[in-house]
Amino acid sequence: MNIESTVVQSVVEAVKCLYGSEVNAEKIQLQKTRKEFEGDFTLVVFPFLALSKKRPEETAQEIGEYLKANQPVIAAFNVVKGFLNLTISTSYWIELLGNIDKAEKWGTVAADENSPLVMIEYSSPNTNKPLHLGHIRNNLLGYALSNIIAANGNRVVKTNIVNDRGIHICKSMLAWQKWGEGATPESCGKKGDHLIGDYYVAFDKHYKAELAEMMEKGMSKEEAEAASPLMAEAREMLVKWEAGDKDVRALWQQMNNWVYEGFDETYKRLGVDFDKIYYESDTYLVGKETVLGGLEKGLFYRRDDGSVWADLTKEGLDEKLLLRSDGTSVYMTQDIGTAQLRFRDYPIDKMVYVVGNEQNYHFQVLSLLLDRLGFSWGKGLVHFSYGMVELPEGKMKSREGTVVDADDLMDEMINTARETSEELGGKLNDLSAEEKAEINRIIGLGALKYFMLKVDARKNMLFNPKESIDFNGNTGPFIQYTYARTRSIERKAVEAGVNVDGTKEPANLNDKECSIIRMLNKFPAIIHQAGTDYSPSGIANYTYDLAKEYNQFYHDYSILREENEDIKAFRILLTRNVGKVIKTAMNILGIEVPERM
RNA sequence: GGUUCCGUAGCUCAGCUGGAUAGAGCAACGCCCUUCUAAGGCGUGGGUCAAGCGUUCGAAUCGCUUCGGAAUCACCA
Repeated sequence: MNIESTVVQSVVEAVKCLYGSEVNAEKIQLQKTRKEFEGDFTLVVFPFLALSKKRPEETAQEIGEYLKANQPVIAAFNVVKGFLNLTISTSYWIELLGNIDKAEKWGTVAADENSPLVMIEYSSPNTNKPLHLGHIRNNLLGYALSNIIAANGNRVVKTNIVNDRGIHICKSMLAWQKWGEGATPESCGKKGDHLIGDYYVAFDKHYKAELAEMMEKGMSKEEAEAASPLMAEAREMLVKWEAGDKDVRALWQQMNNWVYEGFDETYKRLGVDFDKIYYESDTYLVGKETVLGGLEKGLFYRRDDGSVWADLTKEGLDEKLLLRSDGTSVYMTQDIGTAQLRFRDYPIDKMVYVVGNEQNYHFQVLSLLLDRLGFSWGKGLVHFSYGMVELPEGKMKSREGTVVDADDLMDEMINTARETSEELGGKLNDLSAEEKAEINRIIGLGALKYFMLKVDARKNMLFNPKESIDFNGNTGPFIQYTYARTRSIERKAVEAGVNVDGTKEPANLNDKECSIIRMLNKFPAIIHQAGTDYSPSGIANYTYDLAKEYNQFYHDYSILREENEDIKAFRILLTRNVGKVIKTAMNILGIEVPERM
């Protein structure tokens, strides 16, 4: 039982004993005492006034006295207005630190074979262009979220649905055929995804030129678009693809493979991975079958032109197209098909989709449709809806060349880490070039990842390419630095032969020591909260607070130079566990921490 | 127009199911390395929590209204 529940339990007893009433434990507000007051936890007594029929101060005083007399962990209390500040005994905190030190994975809950199975979908790229900053946010959130869900005692399957078919892919293919002159990633030394992206842009360029030419001859924009030979060719290619044309399929296969190789490199570098990858080219037909099955059961209806619809007016939404009049599938159909396949592959208890907030409506509809089709997890599916990454000029637009490329950005961050490290001078001079490069990689990516994850995922966020991402203050490197610092202390302690185990407890703890243990104590609750709120940013902000607190302690007090051996051993133990929690938290976020920096 | 989300310091953001004098970082200015990693620590200045009304002992937080901004409402994905 954790300390908060223990105290709350005692408060319930106190109220019962003093005022003869049962209070619901959930109604009891126990919060962290503000730093300007003495104490660890604060009980808000206003809710008990109706029971005590006394003034707030008196009520607080009475409860405080009862607790001090009957609950050994309460060492002292004081009353300020309607707030009862409670001080926990030093020995409790020291014992807790010992428990944290012994815990294999403090703060996390392990899963077993009976734990709920949660599938999480993230990334979900198109195969016609390389990954950009928006994908980075998606991938980092998805990966962090899957770790958070796992840390809360669930089994997790990470999945990716690749949008590998459709007119946009045909555009790239056509452009490559026309202007590519047989270029391959090898022949031009370019990552496959970037190569394909170039042809997607090329298509758009030629298409625009074609339109302009036709409009000059007096056509309206709409007429020109309808008459465009280039677009007609792309559509024709799509028809051939659907018909299984050998040549088109072979080209498609080859170009997609180039893209996948490029993606894999980016994913690996970002540090994200998947347990199972689905492809829309495999799922769209399943979706069609499933929809037709639903039609037979009367869940959907067919219009005169042959198109199939779901009527969602009873659920407060409108009618939604599921199959076009020509029988082909739409986006929604594909998602239904993917769901069907996933359910065949895994006994999913819960499904989480990490997809941008622009698709809120889509997932509202999908949830209803899956539920109607009989998927047990349909109704409770979670759309983890995150905000867009915006540039100072607004949204990123690939056609205007304002996209921030994922690979470029990672390069840049690592370069900045190296420059910063060189400026700071000499600390890593005894390391090999490879070791230095590894540290710079960890720091550069740490800066990027923390920058993306510390922000509330729901909100749109701003990224200014002109201002580089910070390495000081509330940043990944700050936390990594703090971790490296704890490791340095530990190394030195080992060298000096300090024995941490089996030392006597110090009689008193100073403010910083106390508040650090309090923060370590909070870690399991932080992980739990992050799990229920789907909130990586909660963990990021906690970790920052912990690092900041530790740095203050480090500045104010000596550790290895402390003369009292018991206090020294205790501070080393504290340091070790701060490092441990920082590492656990950062790893959950998908951020590595260096031993030195 | 309907629906959803957002609005907190010059800038980027925390403030969770209502609690004490609203917090960080950046930027600006001033301190602290003969002491365990200065990517650090300390200090100063900076706020009508978009506005109004309501609920409450108590509202940045909950409800309603208004004003700003974003997304979405396709036989696109």
